Amino acid sequence: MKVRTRMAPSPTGEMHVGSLSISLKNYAFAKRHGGQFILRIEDTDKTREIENGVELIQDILKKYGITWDEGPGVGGDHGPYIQSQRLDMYKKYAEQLVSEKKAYYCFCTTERLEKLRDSQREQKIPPKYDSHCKSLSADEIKQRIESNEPHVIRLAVPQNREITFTDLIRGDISFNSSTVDDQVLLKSDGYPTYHMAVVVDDHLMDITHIMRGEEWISSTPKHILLYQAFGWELPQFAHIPVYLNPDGQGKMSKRKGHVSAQSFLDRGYLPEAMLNFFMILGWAREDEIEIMTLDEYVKAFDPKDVSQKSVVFDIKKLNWINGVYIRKLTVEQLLEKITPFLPNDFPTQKLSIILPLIHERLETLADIEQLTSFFYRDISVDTQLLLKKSSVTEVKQQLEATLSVLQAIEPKNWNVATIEIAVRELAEKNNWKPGQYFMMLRLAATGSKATPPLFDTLYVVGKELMLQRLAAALKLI
RNA sequence: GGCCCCAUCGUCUAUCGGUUAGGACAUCAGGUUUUCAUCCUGGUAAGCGCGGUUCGAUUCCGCGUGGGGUCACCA
Repeated sequence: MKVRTRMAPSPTGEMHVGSLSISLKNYAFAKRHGGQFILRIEDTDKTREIENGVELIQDILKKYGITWDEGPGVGGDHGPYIQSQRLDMYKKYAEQLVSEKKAYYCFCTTERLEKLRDSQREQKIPPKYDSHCKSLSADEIKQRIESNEPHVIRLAVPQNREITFTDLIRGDISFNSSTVDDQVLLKSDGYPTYHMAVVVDDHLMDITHIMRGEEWISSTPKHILLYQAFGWELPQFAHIPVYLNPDGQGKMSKRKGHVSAQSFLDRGYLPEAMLNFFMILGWAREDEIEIMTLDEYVKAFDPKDVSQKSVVFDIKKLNWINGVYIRKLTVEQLLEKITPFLPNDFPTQKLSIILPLIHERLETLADIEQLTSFFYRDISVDTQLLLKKSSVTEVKQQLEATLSVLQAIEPKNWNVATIEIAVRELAEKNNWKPGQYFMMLRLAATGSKATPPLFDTLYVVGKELMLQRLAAALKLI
């Protein structure tokens, strides 16, 4: 069978990492079976749509390296791929259901519906439409439509029917149709609802496998009822578990941190690392190897192996993966990727010397600022730490001696090897404990306890500034 | 609250009735290193509770508990 999957986001803002993760799975499954991955834009809510929403979706998918075979920007045989351009189809299908008595016109106002729901809640019964307009006479309907009274089309849901579908991840799931609302199919503004549009489009676009978030499980019976009303063949369903907040409390939400796919790129995560993280979160390969390429993933991914439980979005693991991917980069690649993260005051002429020194220390690209700031910004030295492992007299002596030894190095000989020889000789001659002396020097030179190797660090700071800092430290004690 | 889904170390997972319950991240300890990081070695740490089924249950079934999702003219 020819596999066709799709991602159907709505252009209402930046894409959530959960949506991106689901896109990846749809992409991988289609590719694995030599099928197509389709991108469709669900812009049926005019009130929530944002201006550049469609571009935002395409951009973010491209940034993460997920390509689509049909959809906006690439075309295809099943277009248009933007729902607002398919309005006449939904209308036609909705009216077809009305004529077959499987759907009906409804003139209820928002106020009446709200009142109804309120009273139902008060009585502690589940809020549900009361089918008020289901039994209107043909004459009345005709007359009210002709007088331009706002109306919607609702699905006439049959009572007490068992609806069962097989979820690729969870197996059989059943609902009783009596718990399903007479869903609105066509809104009063002529736009379809999500439920109407997905079913019509997934059918018309020959989608074979619907992989979507777990939050859609409870609307699946609505969709199945629609497929049945039309007499269409059901696609396969796979409901992917949702991501939980890092604290494990509830669906990953804006309130508890960053959720947009873009925000992770902005904070220095590599797209490849993000993708790899999505791969292994809630899914494990047979050999349990966790670092893999997109290609390897495509070869191994099967939705039926996806975890059935919602999973915590574990930032610690993400950080580790990101570090692994950064370390795999060549210095040239790193240089290119890290450029947007350089602080304004970064001495770019020193970048190629500094980069190798911090390469394996980067967890995200954005770490570069705090890992390198002492190279080019004013430092503050903690006197306590300076004197932590030795006496004032000895530290003073060490600083003075180091100062004069470094001073003596010709500017043209200022390089790592010369500095190292000079400083090591000095330490040996005076019998200073390397641990104490080198740490003291590191602190005086950078203000930091953690730096790249000492002599490289001294070299990069530069002779002039180095001498200034040692002299300043001397004054402190 | 109704309906639906789920339940192994802190986190993500392996186990498809019989295992010293394995791995990864995190964490801790040690080694390498002048610090940090990398790298290497080792440790701590788990099958929610109660009933069944079975010679035997983490594994199968039921109930309870806990977590999650969902109840719009939003997707």
